[in-house]
Amino acid sequence: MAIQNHELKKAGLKVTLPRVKILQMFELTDGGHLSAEDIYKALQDSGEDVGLATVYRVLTQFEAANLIRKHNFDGNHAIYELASEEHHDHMVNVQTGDVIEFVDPVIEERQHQIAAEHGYEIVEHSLVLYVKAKS
Amino acid sequence: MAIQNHELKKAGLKVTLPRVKILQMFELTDGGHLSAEDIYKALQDSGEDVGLATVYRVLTQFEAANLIRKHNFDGNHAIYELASEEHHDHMVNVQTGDVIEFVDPVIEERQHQIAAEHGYEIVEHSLVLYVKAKS
DNA sequence: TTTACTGCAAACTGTTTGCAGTAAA
DNA sequence: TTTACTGCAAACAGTTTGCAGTAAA
Repeated sequence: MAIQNHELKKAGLKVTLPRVKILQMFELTDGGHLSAEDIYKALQDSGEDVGLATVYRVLTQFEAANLIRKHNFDGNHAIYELASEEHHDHMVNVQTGDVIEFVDPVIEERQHQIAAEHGYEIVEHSLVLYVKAKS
Repeated sequence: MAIQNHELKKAGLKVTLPRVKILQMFELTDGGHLSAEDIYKALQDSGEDVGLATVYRVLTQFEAANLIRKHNFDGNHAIYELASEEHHDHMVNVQTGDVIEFVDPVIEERQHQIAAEHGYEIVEHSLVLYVKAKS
């Protein structure tokens, strides 16, 4: 039994084909930034008969279980990625759609300072750089 | 004739009631961060008979004319604000929905450096801190 | 055998579009 | 008078939900 199955059980989820396949997909996909449609189509292509509604349900459950995280890089559709322990931000190549991850301690630090200066504490944050190849 | 009318004409847009009212609304609303629904409802409340589709069309045109900017703070609905000359980022109070603007030169600087380090240049960026009152 | 999970189709939300009528220039 | 603009209703994309059947435990 693979590692993923433990994760599913730990989250109180039955080990079913759609869940295992979707979890694998995040691990095997280069970059690991996928939309519900991406996953649905890939499952279809590999001959699995999984409904789009199930994909959405599984993604929602995975997110609730902190297995994955959800991002809204544009207003149209959500992108999911495996929840890594360490936080990171994203760069989206607007020409190719590629997503690059990065972390910058200086920025992280400043963010907390700024929130504090206004009397707040950060619950969460989202930093996305939309970039293109240098011209 | 008010200032706004010049702005509309400059953008090649006829000076119509919906457009004037909506532009005013951004200027008069405290904070000036509004969704299409916000605007639609406020117009209704003030007795103006403007359709929701028109609100969306006007917002799209205003954005194209660089009069306003569009943000996706959550995945559900877009928020618009008057386009100020100087760029700024946003803090969203998750408890109240309030939007606070801020600028930080250190963060701005680091962002460009990071993009450059990866061989990119920044087209645009989005930084949102989701905050709550300090506990 | 029990209960969670699934696929399907229908519902929903935010947004866009076609069209015939209306108003700005 | 010409042409852009508007309201309405219908269409759309992404996502969610009710339900009867299916499979994991």
